[in-house]
Amino acid sequence: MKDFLKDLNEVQYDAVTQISGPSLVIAGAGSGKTRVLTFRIAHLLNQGVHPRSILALTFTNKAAKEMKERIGQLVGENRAKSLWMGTFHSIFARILRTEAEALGYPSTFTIYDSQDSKNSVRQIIKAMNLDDTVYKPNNVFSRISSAKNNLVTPQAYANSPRTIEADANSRMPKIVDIYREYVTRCYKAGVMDFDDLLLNTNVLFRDFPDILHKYQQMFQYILVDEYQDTNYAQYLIVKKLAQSHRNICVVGDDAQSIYSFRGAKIENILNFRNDYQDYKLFKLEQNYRSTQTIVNAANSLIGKNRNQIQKKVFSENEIGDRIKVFKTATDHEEGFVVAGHITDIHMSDRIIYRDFAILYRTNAQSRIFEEALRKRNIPYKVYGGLSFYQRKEIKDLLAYLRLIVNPRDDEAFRRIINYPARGIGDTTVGRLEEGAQKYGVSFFEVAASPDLSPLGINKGTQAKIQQFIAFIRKFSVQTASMDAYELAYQVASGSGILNELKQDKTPENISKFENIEELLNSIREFTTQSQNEDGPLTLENYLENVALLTDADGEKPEDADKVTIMTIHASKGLEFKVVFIVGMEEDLFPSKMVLTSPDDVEEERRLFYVAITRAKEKAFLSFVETRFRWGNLTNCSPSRFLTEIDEQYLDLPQTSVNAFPSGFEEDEGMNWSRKPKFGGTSTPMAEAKSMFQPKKLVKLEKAGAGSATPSNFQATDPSKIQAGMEVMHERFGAGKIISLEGEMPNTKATVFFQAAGQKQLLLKFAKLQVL
DNA sequence: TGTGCCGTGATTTTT
DNA sequence: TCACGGCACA
Repeated sequence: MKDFLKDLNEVQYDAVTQISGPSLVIAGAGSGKTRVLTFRIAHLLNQGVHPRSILALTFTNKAAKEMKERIGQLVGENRAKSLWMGTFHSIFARILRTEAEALGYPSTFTIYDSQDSKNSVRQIIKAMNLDDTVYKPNNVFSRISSAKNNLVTPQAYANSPRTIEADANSRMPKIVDIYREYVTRCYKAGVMDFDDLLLNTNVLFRDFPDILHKYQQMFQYILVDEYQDTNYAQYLIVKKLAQSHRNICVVGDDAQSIYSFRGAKIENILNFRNDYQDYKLFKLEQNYRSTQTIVNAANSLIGKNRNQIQKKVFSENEIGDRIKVFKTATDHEEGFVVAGHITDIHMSDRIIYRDFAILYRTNAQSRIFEEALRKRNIPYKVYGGLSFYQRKEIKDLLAYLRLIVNPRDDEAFRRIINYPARGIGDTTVGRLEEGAQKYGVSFFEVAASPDLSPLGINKGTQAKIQQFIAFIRKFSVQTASMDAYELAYQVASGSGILNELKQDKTPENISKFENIEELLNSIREFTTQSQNEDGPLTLENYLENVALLTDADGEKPEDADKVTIMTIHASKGLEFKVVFIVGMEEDLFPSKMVLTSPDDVEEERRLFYVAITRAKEKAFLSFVETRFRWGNLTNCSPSRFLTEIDEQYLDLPQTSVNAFPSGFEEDEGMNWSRKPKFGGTSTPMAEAKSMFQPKKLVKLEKAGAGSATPSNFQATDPSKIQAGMEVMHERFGAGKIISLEGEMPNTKATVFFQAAGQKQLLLKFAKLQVL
């Protein structure tokens, strides 16, 4: 039972086994943070702690899922299943649902995502006759959100001279009124937004001491991941819950705090000691992920921040290559050069595509890299942008389901009352809204009243409304008895959504149709595969789950080997062998919007720190001289961050790296690569060759998938491979081992392939089958 | 009630 | 450049 602990280093071991009392684990990048958390939980279970007494909070569904799986492997799935492990939002949504009555919410409350919230705010601004060029819905909502995250109620907001003054200064004195109205409307609609899940948990624990007491007793051990990202509302919940047992373990890295713009308070981790003076401190300082050069470079950068917990992150891995810095004339060339490097390294170092990442500060930068990679036939996957659950067709169907579960959900109602079009237009919706305001009830309740003539709605329209109401009601009474998938399917077809999409088969509609199918499948999967204690999962369970899910987690098989393109924010927690950090320019990174206070610059610096520490083996930094921003060509200067990394870890561009012929377009644009090179010679010929080779090989590779590789291909254990053997390679086909050098697992083989010529391959990657 | 054009505005976004 | 909301028209 103890032996899984033996793989830990000393500090990790202590952090895992010292289970009582408050603990702060400072986990440097790549230092085995998840390992400590999962092992600690497994250890608790092995000590006889009941899984239901353990509360483990994460920020993402993905993190929770991964941890659950890993704990399942250590102690068995059944025990792992009963852990209270999940995101802050999902755990407290669950608790709020149980305790909803105390707060005056229906236990079937639905959840507004940020889009719903913003729409609601927009409606309020309109209804209050405020100028929405002054009161921008986005802006107003973010102020409301930040108030909620700091547990500032509308009442407290009105009483705070500071917020009132700030709003007056930005010529939005009415924000407090919008806030109040928004809260009222949400309450009437029986919905909570994301922030409410935390705010209302706090209200619950504040106003109902016996309920708080119940959960305090229940959660004997509390663990929090990414503690540096907690906001005030989260901080206080954790603090209250931990009060009676005081077995709280928080894990995080102040150097990776990058979400202050969403209300995260780095102070929570910096001040942990103030709340728990008898705390134990564990510093995980050995980085197992990256080369020494990368770790040291990152250290030299983050050393420029004043506000941090002292630590000495180190690596005992190889020293590794220096971080290559390069400059290009334009943003297009940046894409071109990065794509070229990827092909090069992919070929020369035999690094598969999924081990590459391109990271940038803003999503707007993604397009150029997509184009460049596409031109070179490099497979890629862009993360970010619209997630599956934010697509219109998905939100539309989900809105039906939401309305069925909670007919008071006004944003759901507004969304689908006339979709698919059934002749209930804006005018009518406006009248319904007036009615709802006048009588203080939801849209649905107004719409369901027997006679709508007083609102100025004619008989014909009334009939249409009644039909819609009847349609929703028919399903409302069946939610408990009817299979969720069956219900959702009948809604999709009965509402006319499926027909609408089938009618004209534009590629767009076809894709939408497929998305609807996928959603239906996910409902089926959810309700059949998972069960909770009280029996099969219902539509309500599914909706809650889906509301708190952002990305379509779960990697699809076709994404198995693709270059990753994403923002730095999205890359937190991930690692790649080769990382390109692009757009290293002043005003872009650090972002111009942010250069108002020194704190903000520190956060940008932490962001850069996160980016660099994603890299295991090689990191590249690139900047451009001119870039299109909002349709204008702008001149750019290199980011200050480039000079903040100790130069000894950098491979700076020597002479004029800017050897780009301006008219280049395709690969024939020569000479682009007086760039730093890896593992190859640097004669002009070799360079030219390395440029052409990739193209050829990409084609080969494509052919190889079908022809060179027999369907029964199975890689032989590398240790069994000897010189002289006839082998088969997935891409290069049949060949013969000429010689081997180096020790396992880093044995390098020289192989002669009939089709592709002589190659040097690392056995651990090459996947050779002995014939 | 549905369509198309114009003006505006634009970081990052685990939930 | 691009996406989205508002408004004018059919």
